[in-house]
Amino acid sequence: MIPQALVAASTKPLLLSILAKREESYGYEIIQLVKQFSGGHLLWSDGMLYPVLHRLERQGLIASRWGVSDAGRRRKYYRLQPTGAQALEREKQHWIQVHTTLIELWNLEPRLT
Amino acid sequence: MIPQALVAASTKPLLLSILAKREESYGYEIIQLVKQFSGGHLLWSDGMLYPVLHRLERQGLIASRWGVSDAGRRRKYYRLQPTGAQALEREKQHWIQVHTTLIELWNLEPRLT
DNA sequence: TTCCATACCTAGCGGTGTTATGTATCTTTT
DNA sequence: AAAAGATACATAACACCGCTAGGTATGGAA
Repeated sequence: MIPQALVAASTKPLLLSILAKREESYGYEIIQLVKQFSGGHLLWSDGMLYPVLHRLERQGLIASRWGVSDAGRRRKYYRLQPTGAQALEREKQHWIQVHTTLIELWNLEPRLT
Repeated sequence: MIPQALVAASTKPLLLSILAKREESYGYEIIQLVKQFSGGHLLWSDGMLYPVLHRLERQGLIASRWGVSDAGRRRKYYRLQPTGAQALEREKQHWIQVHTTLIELWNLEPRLT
């Protein structure tokens, strides 16, 4: 089980990254995508994700629209906004900064950038 | 300014890593070491660090002893315990798992291990 | 008809950093 | 000698955020 603090730290960059890749997605799909991209290590709960989506939308980083699936289910599609793309770049930089520090302490090769 | 969640996620692994490297250290020095290792990106406050040290000691991951510096100041030296070394290994694995996921989403080369 | 997957939402709780404040001593500056 | 800064520890109120649990609704499969 991945520590809560690490989940918290990766939630925003992961979510923004996925929307940057997919142009548009919705809650239920995002949960599955995170599971796939993480190789099953990250299992997001919907109770965690939806408040995050609402928060990021309130902050203007993402935008939503209601839609309907082929099966007739209502879905809320989210799309990355320009502000969100900028926020993602900052998140990347911060992550790399911390990661580089850890790699140095762990004596691993910092050849990631 | 690095996001609070990222600071929270890296605090424990950073602290354990430093104690794994130095064998023994104390609060004030740890703050300086983190600043150095991070290239000035991570600036820990003492109000954040001391509760963390107490918590990790309460969990048995580190142990402390009171000592005195050459200048005559009292210091509380901390040392990594076997349990703490194990915890550090788990932290490393979890970090790598999340990092690998992000790298993949960012289309960066995952040649970090 | 029953069950599972899909699809959204909210509330209370616990963990963790931030900010502010307090105490004490040694060193440097004025 | 006094003031200021660095050293060195500690705690408390506050805010943020995921976790757990619970709620609502519908389509497809057994």
